[in-house]
Amino acid sequence: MSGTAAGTGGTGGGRRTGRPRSAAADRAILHATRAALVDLGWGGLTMGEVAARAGVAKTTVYRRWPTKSELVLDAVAALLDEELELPDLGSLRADVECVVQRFAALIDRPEAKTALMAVVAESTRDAALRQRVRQAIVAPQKRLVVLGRHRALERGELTEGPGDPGATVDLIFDVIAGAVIHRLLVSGEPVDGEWARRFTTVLLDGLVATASPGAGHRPEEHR
Amino acid sequence: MSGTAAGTGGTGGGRRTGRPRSAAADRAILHATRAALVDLGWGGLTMGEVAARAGVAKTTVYRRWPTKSELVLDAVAALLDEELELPDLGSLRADVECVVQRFAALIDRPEAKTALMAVVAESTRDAALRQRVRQAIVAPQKRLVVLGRHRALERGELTEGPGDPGATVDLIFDVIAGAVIHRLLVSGEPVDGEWARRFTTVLLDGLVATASPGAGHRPEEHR
Amino acid sequence: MSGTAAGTGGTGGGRRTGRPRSAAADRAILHATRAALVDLGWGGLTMGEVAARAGVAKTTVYRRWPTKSELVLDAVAALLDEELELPDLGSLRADVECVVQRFAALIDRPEAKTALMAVVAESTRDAALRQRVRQAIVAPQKRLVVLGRHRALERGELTEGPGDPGATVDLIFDVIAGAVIHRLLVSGEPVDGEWARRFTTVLLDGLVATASPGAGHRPEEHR
Amino acid sequence: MSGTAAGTGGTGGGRRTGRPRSAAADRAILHATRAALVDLGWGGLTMGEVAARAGVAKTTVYRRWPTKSELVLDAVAALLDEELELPDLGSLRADVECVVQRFAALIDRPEAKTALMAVVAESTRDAALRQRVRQAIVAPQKRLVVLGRHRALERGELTEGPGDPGATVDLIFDVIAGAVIHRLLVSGEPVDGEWARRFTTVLLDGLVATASPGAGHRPEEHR
DNA sequence: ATATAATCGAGACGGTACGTCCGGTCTTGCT
DNA sequence: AGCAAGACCGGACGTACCGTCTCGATTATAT
Repeated sequence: MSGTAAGTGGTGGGRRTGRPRSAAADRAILHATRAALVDLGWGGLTMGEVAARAGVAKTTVYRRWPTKSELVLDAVAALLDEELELPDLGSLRADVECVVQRFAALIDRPEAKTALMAVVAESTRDAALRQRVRQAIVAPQKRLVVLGRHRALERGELTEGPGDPGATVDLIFDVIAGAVIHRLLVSGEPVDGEWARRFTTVLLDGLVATASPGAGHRPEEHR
Repeated sequence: MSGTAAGTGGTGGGRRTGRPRSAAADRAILHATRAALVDLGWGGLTMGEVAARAGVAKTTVYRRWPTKSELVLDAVAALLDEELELPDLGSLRADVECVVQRFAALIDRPEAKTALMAVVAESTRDAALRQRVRQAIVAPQKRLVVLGRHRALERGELTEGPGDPGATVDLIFDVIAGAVIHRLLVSGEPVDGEWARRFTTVLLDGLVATASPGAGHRPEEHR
Repeated sequence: MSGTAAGTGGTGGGRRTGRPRSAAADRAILHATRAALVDLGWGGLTMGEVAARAGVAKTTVYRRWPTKSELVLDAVAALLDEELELPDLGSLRADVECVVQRFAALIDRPEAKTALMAVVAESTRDAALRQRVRQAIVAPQKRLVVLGRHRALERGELTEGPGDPGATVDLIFDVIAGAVIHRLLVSGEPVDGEWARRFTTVLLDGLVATASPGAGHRPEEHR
Repeated sequence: MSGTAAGTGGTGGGRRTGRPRSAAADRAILHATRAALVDLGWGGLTMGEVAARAGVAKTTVYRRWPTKSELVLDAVAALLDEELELPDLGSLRADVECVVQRFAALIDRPEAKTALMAVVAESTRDAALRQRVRQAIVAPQKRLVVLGRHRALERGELTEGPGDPGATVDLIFDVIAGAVIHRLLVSGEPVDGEWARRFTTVLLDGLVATASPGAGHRPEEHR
């Protein structure tokens, strides 16, 4: 669970009496939100439409999520919230390729694509929303990078290196996530095995080694 | 000139009768759009508001740009349309760092940030818009990568390498642009000299060399 | 009460859930409509203007009256809806003169004049509207004719005569109302006591008797 | 010809030079106006629509008729402008019945109905328009009454009677025209031979004679 | 058992913006 | 000059959602 502030239970600690909020409504609303996003896109999504699809009154939606951004954020977060396992494939190269493909698969779903970018766009003007995006979406994904790096360090494929380890992880995540997102959403090209392999090579070995004399074979040496 | 389909003259070759469209109106509208974007953001941007700021009737805006997306796209494209010069700094490393910083400076302006992401979000549901985004915004930037690579090849810092050169340029652009965008808009951290240097190192030398024993000095060897 | 279909409560018997419609809004809207009609005329009357004057949202007006015609109809009907009493003046001649003057006074008000004709004009293309005009405006006035005729029959000034009594009442009403309306709105002349007297003479005694040898004195005989 | 101010020739005396106005355009515009009135009604009638139907530019319409009212007025006047002949049927009664039926036939055409009432409605707020309505539409019709009266005087069916003859004609016309219009447009019933006969009886003989003991035979005495 | 209290559905409410249409005016180039 | 074409400003159109509110009707827990 991404455990956001909204949702069943409302104000949290307080209330003891009265009719409790329906957990079924929560689920129906989030589900309806994702479905509506696919059909209508961010701009076409309305609170009223969500309520109608969820078979719920508009007030019931507003009681839980005061804004469209927060609603969509939670709807998408729930989507990315599956257990993020990273199978140990034995080598840093294989692990990276796997992360790339998984992340691409995650993003490249109709209900995630639009929603993610729209929430990011919205977050450029709303600090609180930006904070929640990082917490609910970015952080969980970043754990995969931390995990992969940890394994590589244990295997001896990488060393601690100089400087702040956190900054290094951040950098790597920016590169991986950024490249995948840009490829998919801006360039509009698929992230297939071929691209994942070539990207991984550049990331691990660098542009110089990759596109230099004798570079073509280097990748094979690692297999 | 980004020379998009919209704007004065309409369909281009065609019309020769009737009162011609005012070129001044075009300029006023695009300027008003950028100003309104900064003040109000994508969601708050209104065709009516743009018209009012431009001192123009709403119909005059709609006659030229039928949708908000197209209007904003052209407004932003005009913004990114300054002559993109890449000074020859003597080394691939310096050139890359320069491109990174320039691109970051371009993106990290209030009128560009929100608009870009919103247009990208919108383009996930509109193939025609996606096409125009690539044409008007992505393609010009990509030329810098082509130019830098050309210089590096001449200097002997890179070789042609195997495979399609176009694919290679695409990959590199996805990595650079993606990382910068992700850093700025998702991670919400600044792209300063320090980050640009570290990113460039990873890109050129690879993660393994960078974060391995003795990696810290490698960059110096290239200078 | 003319009790038209529109107004508070909607379809009448039906709805029992949701927030009930405000009766105050109904009154404010109808009042604003009449006021706006006087100031702006039919052509200048705007749903938005009515809403603004009534201190009400445009949607609140549309929710009750979907078209300008229906709104104006109800506004005018309410105006003509005062209790229509016909004092017994003792003779058919006096009664007719009274009805003529009353009807003229009713029509010859700024808020009624334009509205009535405009609604009639509109009704030439809209059967449903025509039906409502007859129900809400014509029928009540016609009762005066029925009443006057009834008294004259009791006094022995008239007899049942041949043919359908309904058709006779209709004919008389067409003559009285038509003449008054035509005098006021088309000829543009006032309906004063003099005219009412002369019209009544023609109606009761006929053109031949009125404009024939010795006709000039006949009216006096009835006084 | 109803000879209104508008139409070909424009400012009247003045202009000598330049391209003369096209008479064909005048005809096309008036014809298009009538056609559009039938199809769309007063409210739906548009200067632009008229221009389009007439195959003429909007400016060409405005150059001749500055307002919708004046355009429609002329279009309708042209319609009622046929030579108004009143065949001498030998008796006042037959003449009146004939006038009633003719007038009803004139009014009861789709292109005349709506237009007439709409112009009248508009004229309640526009003195100049009211003046032109009387000149172009009312006056010609009134001549029939004058003519019929003249014949009846010659035949000895009527005498000059007391008072102003003009006022008498006005009164008679208000009664005839008003009754027919009211019957057709407000009551929504047809003006057939039966109604014309009954109306004529009331008009000539009066209500008292018509609906009194022995009244039923009176009409026959005049035949 | 019965209050108490919050939730639920429904839908009206005051607003704001939408994208379209028309009214009238004005350029522009052709006749 | 007139004319066709069509852009221009302004303003109303009727609709859609917004987020809030008032209802009556349900459910829970807390007496």
